[in-house]
Amino acid sequence: MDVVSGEGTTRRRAPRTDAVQNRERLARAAVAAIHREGLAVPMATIAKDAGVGVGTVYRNHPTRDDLLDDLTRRSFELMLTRIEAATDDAPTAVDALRGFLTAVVGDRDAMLLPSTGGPAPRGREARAAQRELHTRIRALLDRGAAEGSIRREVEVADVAWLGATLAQPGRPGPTWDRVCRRLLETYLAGLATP
Amino acid sequence: MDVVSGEGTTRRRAPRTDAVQNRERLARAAVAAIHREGLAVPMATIAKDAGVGVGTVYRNHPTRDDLLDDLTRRSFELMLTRIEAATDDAPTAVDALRGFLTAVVGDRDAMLLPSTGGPAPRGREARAAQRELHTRIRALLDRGAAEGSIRREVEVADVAWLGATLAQPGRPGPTWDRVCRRLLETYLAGLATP
DNA sequence: CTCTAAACGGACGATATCGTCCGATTCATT
DNA sequence: AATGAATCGGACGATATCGTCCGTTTAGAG
Repeated sequence: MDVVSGEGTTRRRAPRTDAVQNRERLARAAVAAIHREGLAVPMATIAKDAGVGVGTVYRNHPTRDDLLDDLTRRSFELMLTRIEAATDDAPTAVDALRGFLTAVVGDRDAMLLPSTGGPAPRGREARAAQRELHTRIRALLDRGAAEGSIRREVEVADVAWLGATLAQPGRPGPTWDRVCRRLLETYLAGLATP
Repeated sequence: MDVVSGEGTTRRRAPRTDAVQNRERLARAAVAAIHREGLAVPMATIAKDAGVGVGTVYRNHPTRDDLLDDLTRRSFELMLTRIEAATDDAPTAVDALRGFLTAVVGDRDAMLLPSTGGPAPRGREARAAQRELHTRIRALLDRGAAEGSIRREVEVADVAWLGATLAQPGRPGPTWDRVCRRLLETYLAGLATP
């Protein structure tokens, strides 16, 4: 029996909740496995880690690229929520930038980003999320330029690259965290208009 | 017939020149192939690109890890020559740092560094080269601190990470070069003592 | 509770990569 | 030019991974 969705389109059925859960677990397990064993980690490993069969992996993601693209999309969408939160409660653009980048660093184990060695986003949705994120960053930079706290020549690509790079899964441990913080602070200090 | 080497040790024979050439070509081809297809690129591909047989690859590097470690060692040694050159003819420590990092970025296609996704150096020689490089960087930072041009809290790991990260094989093209330059200049600007 | 479409999972044949082994080749020496 | 040790290269058996296929299980509508 047909089920009418909110947007007025018609579907055979609502998505099964266990299927949704499996997709979530799959995504989480895939990111962890890739960080642990590299991009070429066997699908079987991902499946086992997620507690599903390989069949389920291939049903949801016909191709490895499809899976990777989905992980990238999720990562962009996560960063989107972070930049929104950081922008909301920050007195200056530089503070917002600091909050955003710090949050992203904290999320690094949950994300797969292009600079991690992951592929550039291909799918439409992944690209859309990336564009949206870039728009937000641009707004932040414009605000900083208006305030006079960020040099005008700074571009979106700079921040995007820095964020993606700082968020590399990298070595764990407190040393790295300190390096990360110092690098970020130094960069932010250099951002000021001379 | 024995051949007496310059250091006074005795060897059966001088190394064959074609073997030396093959090792060089192998290293170059391996770096290029890895940047193109990832760390898991088949040995056969590397061999073909280098114009040798797989047998030659395995004879020189019994293990994939052994090959990767060799590439890492070569990269560190290249950076070593760069930092020496940059240190020699630079009026200030910051200028030397700029020269060094700029050179490293220019060499990115010829290097395989840990942050590229490559493994941390394991072999004795690779580690030694890395330590030597760190010593040089420390000297540079000390000089900067003495001059008053670099904050004292900056550490070797910061510069090492920045260099290795900027030198990622990344996207080609002028846009990236500009991003790279701006990031570096912004960081260097932030380095100044406040 | 019944029923059905959707989802599951893992065995399996096809394919790709590994790393060894050895006959052929080539360089350095005399 | 002759010699022989070092080097070469790629065929080959072993192993690992891929991606499909289908019998079984399960969520959810009625």
